[in-house]
Amino acid sequence: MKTDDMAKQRKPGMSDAQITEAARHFTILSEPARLKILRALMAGPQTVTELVAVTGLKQGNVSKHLGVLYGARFVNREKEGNFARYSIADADLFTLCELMCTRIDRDVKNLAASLKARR
Amino acid sequence: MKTDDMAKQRKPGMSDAQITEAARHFTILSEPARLKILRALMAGPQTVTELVAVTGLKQGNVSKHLGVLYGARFVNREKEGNFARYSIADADLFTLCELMCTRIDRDVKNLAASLKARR
DNA sequence: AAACTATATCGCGATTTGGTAATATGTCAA
DNA sequence: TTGACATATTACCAAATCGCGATATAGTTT
Repeated sequence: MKTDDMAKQRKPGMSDAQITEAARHFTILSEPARLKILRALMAGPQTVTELVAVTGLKQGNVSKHLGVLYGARFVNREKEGNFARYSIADADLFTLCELMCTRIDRDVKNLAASLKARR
Repeated sequence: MKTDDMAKQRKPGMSDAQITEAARHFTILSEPARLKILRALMAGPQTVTELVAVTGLKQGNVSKHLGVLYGARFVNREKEGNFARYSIADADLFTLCELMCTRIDRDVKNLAASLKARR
């Protein structure tokens, strides 16, 4: 098959399987509680107890959320004696969150501007 | 206040309000059906009927999802007579999805590699 | 006006998931 | 071993939401 033929019938960038996986991962970032945990971890590695103190969430809750985050490799787990120290797994998380936040900020500004122009 | 003092007690990058909003927006990207619609739109603007044909979803369903996407300004709406033509609102969507997909691919490779090394 | 088409919305059943309390597992220290 | 502590797991309830069918709204055509 020639390259321009490929360009014409070029398949969508994501397969159905990739879409399913992407959706699953976005789901994990769709919980305020988990984002709060991630925000705390962005200041550096933390134990569960520390995260409970910082976030105000209950222990079982934090543990469950960390399990979810760990299952998707968003965080690393490091057992130290009696404790478990969690940390952000990769820098993509920062990028994802920053991108989403700047998007939101931009929309807010656009909305405010259009409201102002409408009078 | 000096800059290094600011570094020490530097506040988390996202406020609670920003976290809530970010979570809400991630939620919108957490549905396979919505991602399928977005994937279709990445090939160019489409009417609801066209999206129904491409995605295989029911009309009411597509309309509802488009409403959600439009509410978060992920897509634009353009009424043309009897039709409504939707389009991707900004390029950040591509970046977000690509970033997530490359993250997933990388994890899969890492997992495969560690499995291989473990025998 | 009536019929047709495209899109949006409503109500419902079913599934999923977060928070909580209680409990289990595992580790260290005396 | 026993007790104390950190973490993980379980069972349960409540809230959110997806898909579906039916219907409502709005624009176009005859």
